[in-house]
Amino acid sequence: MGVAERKERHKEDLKKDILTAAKQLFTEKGFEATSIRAIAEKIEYSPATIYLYYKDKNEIVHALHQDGFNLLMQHFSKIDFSQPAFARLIALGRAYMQFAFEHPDVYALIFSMKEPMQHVAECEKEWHEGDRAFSMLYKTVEACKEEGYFKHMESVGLSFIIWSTMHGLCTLHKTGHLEHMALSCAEVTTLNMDVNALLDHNFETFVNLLEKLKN
Amino acid sequence: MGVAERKERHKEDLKKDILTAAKQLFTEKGFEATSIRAIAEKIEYSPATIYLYYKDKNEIVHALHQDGFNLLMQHFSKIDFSQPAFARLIALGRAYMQFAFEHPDVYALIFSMKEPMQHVAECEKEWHEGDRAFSMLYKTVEACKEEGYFKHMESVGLSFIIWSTMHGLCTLHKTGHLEHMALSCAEVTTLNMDVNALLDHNFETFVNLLEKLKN
DNA sequence: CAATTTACTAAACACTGTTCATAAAATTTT
DNA sequence: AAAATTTTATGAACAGTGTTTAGTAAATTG
Repeated sequence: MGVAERKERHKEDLKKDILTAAKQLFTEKGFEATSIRAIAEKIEYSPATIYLYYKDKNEIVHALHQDGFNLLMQHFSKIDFSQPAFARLIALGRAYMQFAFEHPDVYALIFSMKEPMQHVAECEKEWHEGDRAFSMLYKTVEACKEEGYFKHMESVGLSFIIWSTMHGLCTLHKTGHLEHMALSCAEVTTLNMDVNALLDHNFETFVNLLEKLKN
Repeated sequence: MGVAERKERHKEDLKKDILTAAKQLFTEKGFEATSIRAIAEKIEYSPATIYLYYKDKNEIVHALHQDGFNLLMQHFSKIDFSQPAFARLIALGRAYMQFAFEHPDVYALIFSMKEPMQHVAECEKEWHEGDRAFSMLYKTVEACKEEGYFKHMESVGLSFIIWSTMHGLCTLHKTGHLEHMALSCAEVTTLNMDVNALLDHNFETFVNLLEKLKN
């Protein structure tokens, strides 16, 4: 039946429309400030209609969570993979930071919210997107070892530490903690840097630190 | 006038009562789930009364922000400062983690929320608590240098990197990202660890990394 | 004792996520 | 083609949120 198919397609379309509207509003106004009513208004349907396509707001968040990870992987795919492993690792870090600041709400959604992760845990179904992203980091770390880096260091733990450092740096920047320190903290103001310079400086310090772990 | 003083004291008392009620509810039910109405009910006043003592919810959050930092410093003060600098740095890291998991809501309040930091920035008045905490880390890093650690590394940048790593580790744990990886990610499950073991392992890996930066 | 200031609150406003009975459209059956 | 049925969409309501305002009760002052 072609008719049933067309209807099914139409339903799928509306599901996607809700998602794109939600995504747009999330990145415009932020996650907390986006209401179901606002999403409904954007797609010109009633708020109740949203609930015919998504169980609740968390399910919408979860759908965007998936999208967000695909976007992150897309950012990673721009990296030149013919580089040596260590240069690749640094490029990965830079791409991560770039992603965090180009898509702050998407970043917050996939890395700073607990709700979508709870959804993943409850769903019990695998979460390839997240695993693939970590796997990418892990394999790069392993490859670095063949270049003489990180000898006698456990790769999973080190991968987590690198991820944590990047995540910490990005989040402390976005909450304004870095900015405060750059402006007010006596120990930091001696460097005479603005927030972005401080962020770059910190990243460079991290690169410098990792470089010392060769041989 | 003794009367005016007593009244003033009574007013200050009520301000503190609001704060302790808010603190209790925040740690019980979490920040988002705590309403002005609930705080009002706990102190047996009307919701509108709260607004006679605090401009809005953010001002309450800011007051707790200050308290939270004092609590953190209190945790730090338990550290044995007669230890060598590097051991002190590790102890500082452990105390930080302990604080993050003993007081998850306070931690989120002071390190993961942007609202109280905006308040600090708008107030223009100095924020000694935060500066002192960072200063402590910075001075310990500097002291480590005299023990042969972190040679030719810029101390402010390194301090931020260490803070970022700890912050990243704590937040990724609390969002459930660590837990997911420990359960589902092929590269991680080979370690056969539960979440807490993985967290400890990651911290140990970090300590191991820092130890390699001697001489 | 009356006037005034201070302390407090009930009620309302404009929101939020979510549910449910009802209405409208589309499809299937008669 | 008309009637019955299923699918799709919604208005209105529920219980909650932060916040403002107008008005009341209590305490202080003249």
